[in-house]
Amino acid sequence: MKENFSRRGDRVRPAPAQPRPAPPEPGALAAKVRTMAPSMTRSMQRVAETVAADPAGCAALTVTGLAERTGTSEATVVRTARMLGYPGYRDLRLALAGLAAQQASGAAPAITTDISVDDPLTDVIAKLTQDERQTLADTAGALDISQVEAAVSAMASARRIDVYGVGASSLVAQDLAQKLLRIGLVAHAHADPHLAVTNAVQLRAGDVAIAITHSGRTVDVIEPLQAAFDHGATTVAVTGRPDGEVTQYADHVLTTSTARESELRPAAMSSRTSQLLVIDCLFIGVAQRTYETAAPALRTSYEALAHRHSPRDVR
Amino acid sequence: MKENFSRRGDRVRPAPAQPRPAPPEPGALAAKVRTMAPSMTRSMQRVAETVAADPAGCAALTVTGLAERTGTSEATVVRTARMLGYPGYRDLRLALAGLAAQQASGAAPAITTDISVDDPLTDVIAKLTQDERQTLADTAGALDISQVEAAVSAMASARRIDVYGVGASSLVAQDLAQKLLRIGLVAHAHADPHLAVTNAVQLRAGDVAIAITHSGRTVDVIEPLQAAFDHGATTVAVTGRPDGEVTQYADHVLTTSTARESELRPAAMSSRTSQLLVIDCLFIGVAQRTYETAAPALRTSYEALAHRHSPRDVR
DNA sequence: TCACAGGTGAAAGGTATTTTCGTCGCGGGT
DNA sequence: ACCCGCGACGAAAATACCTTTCACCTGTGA
Repeated sequence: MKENFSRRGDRVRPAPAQPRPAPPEPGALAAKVRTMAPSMTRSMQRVAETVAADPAGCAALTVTGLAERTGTSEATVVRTARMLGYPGYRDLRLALAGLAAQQASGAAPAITTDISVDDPLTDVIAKLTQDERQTLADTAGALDISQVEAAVSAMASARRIDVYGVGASSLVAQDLAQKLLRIGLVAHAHADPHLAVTNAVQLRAGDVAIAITHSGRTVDVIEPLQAAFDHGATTVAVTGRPDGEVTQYADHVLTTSTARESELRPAAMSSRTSQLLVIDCLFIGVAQRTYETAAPALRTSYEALAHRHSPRDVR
Repeated sequence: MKENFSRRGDRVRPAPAQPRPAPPEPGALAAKVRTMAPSMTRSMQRVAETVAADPAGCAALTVTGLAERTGTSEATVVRTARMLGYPGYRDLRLALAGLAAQQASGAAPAITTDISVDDPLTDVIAKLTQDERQTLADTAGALDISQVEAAVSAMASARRIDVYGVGASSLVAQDLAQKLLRIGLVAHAHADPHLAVTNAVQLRAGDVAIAITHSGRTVDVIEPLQAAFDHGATTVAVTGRPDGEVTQYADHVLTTSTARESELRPAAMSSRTSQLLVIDCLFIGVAQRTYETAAPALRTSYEALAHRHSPRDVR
């Protein structure tokens, strides 16, 4: 299926790129709901929320029952189940039963209230920690291993890797580029959209472009990715919206998790945690596959930094 | 049939005494099978045993499927489900799914080893996630609230905040500065040690300088902090070594946690996670204390970014 | 205001589950 | 040995449940 007639910029992402979009596991359901909710219609959101709020109760209901309880129709319930990655309601129900059993036995119901203005610092720390830990678990649970695998393979053998990210994501992009540089790969992070595009058009088949955007519709990041895509590079999207515009130009999509946010807890926080986990996975994967060169490179760069530390207390 | 002549000892237990004969719990299924097995017919025993041996597998089967797998009929399967205390097969199946999820999650905690070169990607993700979660818990547990409190107070009323970090820590420094800017504070991140020092000497009492260094002995970060300290600014150190040199010039010390590291997992990874949690706590704390100005500022900056996203799908 | 796109639910269409009912095998009595 | 009755068992009918289709309706942009 590789039709590398790179003559025109009209390369299109192959439609059946998601034969098995999501292996539906029970644990990460709440996360999935949060990830997909924005791209759902109102009725479907109602269903999804009901289901996430009371898995045990909903597992006991039939399609009709759940439709009634949410004030919607059976069709909508089935549609929601599909959106969450299950073949139909029956399977969602099974997963729900699993989830219910898990949280029944797994003690901690993990109820996190939102952070409010007058929370004492102790609570802030506790809630923040709890949330970030949850985000990590969710992200790991929702990660599509085959996509990671594919991205890692492409990166490991890439001539050059470009990473795009603006705003908070730019820090993540830089982090990834820094790490890749340290194991001897050619990687650049671009935060300036103009420079990003001008660099992107230099890419060709065998190169890799990675876009990092939580919303999935940050134009400053989509444009360079599209340019890279059109020029035949392998493209990867790290995004919280697997249905976002950015994925149109991505050969591989890595979904980051979305945590509930509030006024005091801006989007940047949990999405950043999620993104960092994903890029760390990419990094380790690449390091494994290029171990021959990566290991000595890591050692060298470590030693190069040693003299920048004050000499004493070298334990 | 003789009805209610209760005078003799032949009183009969009222028939509807067991409207709910058995509350079907998921966990005790195996036990229930053993209890009931003797009073079952051969075919039913086959079904019960199959079910107890492989809950996960059976949960995926329909009545017909399970009947086939056990070499029996659908009716027998349903009868078995009844015998085990469920209203029908559907409910048994639900319980099975729950049981499967339970024992799946119970079997999980087998990840303590280090990441090695030949770990499959699945393990890498699991280990990485586990480690980062542990790091978060450790950091939160080790954080000295009074120090956080003090740092937050100083920051909230600061005329200006400078943040120093080089290498991986520079990204953390930038993250903090970015966030503080978004709530209307005057904050700068310095990665260039020369510029950092030249800026540090401009600070005075009422200003805040924050140094971020995992090792606690990164000279490029210590020098500007010392300069700020000498000029009367309030200084904060975010470090993994509370006994490190950097703390000599720090009014407040926030300790980050250190996870075990290995060749494939460079220091930057878990220390970064830890540092980010700490600065997030600082940020939220400051945002709370400056809520009057922070809230509208956050809203404004959010709106300012809206047009940088592609317009569609604004739900 | 109109045309249109897309969400939504009623009802038709299938599939899975439950019930019914007749057969068959087994043990005990004649 | 044969017959009788009891209960296990499964095929198929009956039902409940799930899925799909399609027309309506609502909100949106010209």
